[in-house]
Amino acid sequence: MDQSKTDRRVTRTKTLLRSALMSLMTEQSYDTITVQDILDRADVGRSTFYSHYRDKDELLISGMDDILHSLIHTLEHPGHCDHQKILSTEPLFQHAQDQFPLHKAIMGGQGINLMVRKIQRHLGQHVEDELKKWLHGDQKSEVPISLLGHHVASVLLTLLRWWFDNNKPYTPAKMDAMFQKLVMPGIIEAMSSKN
Amino acid sequence: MDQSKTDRRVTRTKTLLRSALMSLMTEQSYDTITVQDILDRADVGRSTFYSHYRDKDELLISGMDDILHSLIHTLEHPGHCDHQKILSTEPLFQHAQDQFPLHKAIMGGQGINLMVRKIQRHLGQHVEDELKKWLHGDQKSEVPISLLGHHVASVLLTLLRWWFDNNKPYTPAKMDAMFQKLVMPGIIEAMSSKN
DNA sequence: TTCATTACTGAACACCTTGTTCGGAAATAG
DNA sequence: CTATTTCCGAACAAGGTGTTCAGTAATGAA
Repeated sequence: MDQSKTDRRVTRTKTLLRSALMSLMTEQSYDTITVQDILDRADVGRSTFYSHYRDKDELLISGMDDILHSLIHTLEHPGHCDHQKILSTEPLFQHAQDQFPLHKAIMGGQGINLMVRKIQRHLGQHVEDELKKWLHGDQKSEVPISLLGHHVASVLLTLLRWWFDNNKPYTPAKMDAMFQKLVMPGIIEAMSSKN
Repeated sequence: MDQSKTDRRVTRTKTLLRSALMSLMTEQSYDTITVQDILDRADVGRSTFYSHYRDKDELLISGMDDILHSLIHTLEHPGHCDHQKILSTEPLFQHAQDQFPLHKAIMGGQGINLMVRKIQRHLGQHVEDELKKWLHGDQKSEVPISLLGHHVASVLLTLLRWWFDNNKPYTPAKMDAMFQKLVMPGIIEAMSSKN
């Protein structure tokens, strides 16, 4: 059996809760949202909530994992592969544009620290892996690779945040161009200095 | 009269509260500190607290302004002026090392969003002003200057955070060198492209 | 010293949020 | 038809916030 009716009922309840949170997040800052707010909008009982999630953060994380995965997927499978780039960020900006309110809730303004850090970790790890491929054999970078990963991820998120907070004044393509201009020369400099 | 005894009494109370908060912050995350914790450590009455500050955040900000100012001062008056740099960050890393527990409480780990953003704004503005001096007359940068300010400030704070979270594996001088390597090539590239 | 003023105290309070418990209702399984 | 599972929602304890107010202590001014 694929899924029993009971299972589907649980799934539906969880979905209701997740959607309620997402919808609330596009209206107000995450910290100000109370469990009762979520319950009211989802029309779900209090004890039901706590039987599924330990607290608000766990609900957030469970809901965000979808977005995070599709985001990571976007990064790891860019349409065209340009070997001059560690990261093709255009799809990411595009993705962010398509789901503007939610992305802005996570990244812009106050943002959600929990999520930003999680995304930053994933992103940083991904970049780190990419960079290791660039290092041929015994070549050594002067700046530790793990720091480079952090750095690149941080720059990208800074650009994203700035983009949101200034109401997307440039196209995704243009933002990607800026990103490459800002980050690539530094990376090359940092990696090629000590060989 | 410089300051009446009454004034000094008020100042002393405020100082007690600020010190209590600072001391608590080196022990636990800011969010988990309650007003009562501060009151107990400062040995100050509840109503006294609320007659001076609206809430915990206001106390934090009032206390942090000192640190922020000394930080800004460190940046704006570096020992030796190197015109190849927008920012001499070595003194800043030094400053952070001297007051490790407090800086780590603000920047490392969970950090304090409120403070990080405030520092980032100041820093960004400062860099922006510096960069404007670099632009001769009608020269135009392809990447907006305000974004460059954000970017540089963000990179610096990322390095700081990484430094803290990894238990200061390098000297301040070495950290400054990395910062310059990572950020300067990108800045030059971004500013010289369209003239 | 005396008296008014100003600052501090701390208990009591109303209010809100969190997370738990539990008896009963509703849906599903077999 | 009856177990089983899920959901409901009221009630609860615990803990935090910010206010109020009568009383105490320190200061200022005569």
